[in-house]
Amino acid sequence: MDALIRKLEHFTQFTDEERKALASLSDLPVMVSPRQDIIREGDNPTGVNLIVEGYAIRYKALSDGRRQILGYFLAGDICDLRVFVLKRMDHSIAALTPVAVRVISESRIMAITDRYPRIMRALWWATLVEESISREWLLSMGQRTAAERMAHLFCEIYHRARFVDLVEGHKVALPLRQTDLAETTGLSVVHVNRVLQDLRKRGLIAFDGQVLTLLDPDGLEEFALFDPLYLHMDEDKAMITTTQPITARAG
Amino acid sequence: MDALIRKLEHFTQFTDEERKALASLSDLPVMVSPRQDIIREGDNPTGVNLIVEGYAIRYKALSDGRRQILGYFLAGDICDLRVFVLKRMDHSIAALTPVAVRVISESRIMAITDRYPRIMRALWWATLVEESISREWLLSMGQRTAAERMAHLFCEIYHRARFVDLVEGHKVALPLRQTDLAETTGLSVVHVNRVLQDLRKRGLIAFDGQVLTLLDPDGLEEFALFDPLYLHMDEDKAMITTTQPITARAG
DNA sequence: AATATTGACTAACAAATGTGAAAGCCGAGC
DNA sequence: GCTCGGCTTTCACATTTGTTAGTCAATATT
Repeated sequence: MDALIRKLEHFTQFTDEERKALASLSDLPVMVSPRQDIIREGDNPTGVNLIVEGYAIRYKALSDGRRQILGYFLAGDICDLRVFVLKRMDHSIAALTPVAVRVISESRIMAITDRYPRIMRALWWATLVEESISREWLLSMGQRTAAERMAHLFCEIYHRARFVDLVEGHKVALPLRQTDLAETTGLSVVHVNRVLQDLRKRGLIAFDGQVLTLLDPDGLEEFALFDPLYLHMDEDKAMITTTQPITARAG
Repeated sequence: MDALIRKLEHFTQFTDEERKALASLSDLPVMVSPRQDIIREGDNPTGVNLIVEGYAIRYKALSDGRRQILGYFLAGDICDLRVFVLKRMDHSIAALTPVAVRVISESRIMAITDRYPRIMRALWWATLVEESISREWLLSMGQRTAAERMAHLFCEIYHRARFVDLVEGHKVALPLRQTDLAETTGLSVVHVNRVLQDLRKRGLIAFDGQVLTLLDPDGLEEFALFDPLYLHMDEDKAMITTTQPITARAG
């Protein structure tokens, strides 16, 4: 739960009461083993899942089996508030690594967001950031080269992990295989391997299948044409704490 | 406004009063010429735009100019309800063809959705469908071949146009250039040209830059691995009108 | 200890896609 | 009817990426 609060506080400041309400949102965490589905396409889930630990993915498959990863969930991410409107899941969610999730019922969410509008807004914000990320991915897939795309993915994971205190000394735990990276970037495994070697040769990263190290964060971001704006962090807070009137922002 | 109501009624049935409320949402339409931005990245818009006629696009660019189209707006589509939470646009919206838009202020939207929850839900639904579409695009970009991707795009536009009565005899007005298709599919113009010829040779489509004709809709959908489920049409209504109890849907 | 299994990495070749430039087409305006 | 400019189409070639198949090291299984 900590991670959720930490993440949302990049958007807004909570009162102690709100923090307590967030902390009481769900029951005990459930463990999910790697590669296991959490929600499957076609399901009609009755609650949302909060990732407490590990990496989960959103993915979608073609009828002939080709599979595309659509996004990553880290600790503190919530899957699918949207579930309350759409009837059927149009994609699946699965654990990538061992994952701990907490299930939160629809009624629980409703009760708390009704009572604390700020929490409601913060959850909305989180959902919209996720959308923004998927737009950036679309840009990546269409316009970035394979290496830029991979680099960009690493930048994103690194930044998002940092927001929930999962980074230490430019290192993030990232226990995944090259086939996962292939399904993420739309490349073949062989090419993923080539691209990784390229990034290593350039001195930008180290990655051994367990830990990702950004050897040269600035260089990597430049190479990836990474602009963190799309993560919408500290945006609202920045607005509130600014001492400039609106006119100062015109331009 | 008609188109909006027609679209939303694929999700739910409105009362006459609700229909009137929707019809009174906005002021007179404004014309935007082709290729002109409607909202630019970095802006903080104060209302939403309803497309009344023509095609608009959502797009995003890299700092070096490479540009990716992220989605299409047809008549009846609303750009960016999310604007109420996020401060800054992380992408742009532009007219692709001559476009008529109606601007709806935040307060107007709020007033009506507060009063008519069903309208609120319907607008939410439209937003979520848009999201679902961008997930499908991600799948397309990552896993479908160039030709499949193009075919899938045509299927999507065709279906969406049909929902707002823009299709006649397997034909849709689609006045766009091959460079537009290139920016949509992440291909070069030359390759777009090759792919179009391929689809024509297969007898699936005719396209002259003004009108798209599906010569063999079923064949095209099969070729594109198109599954309309992701458009979430008639989903809610289907649920309501079904005479079967929930248990009948299990398994 | 012997034997699978899994995942990373290589290699050689094939297919898909991009590039730059030229040629053709066609409607708008003269 | 001519001309210009914007698109489309073609061409020849370069580059990127995929495929198939193998090796190797580490790890799990028997």
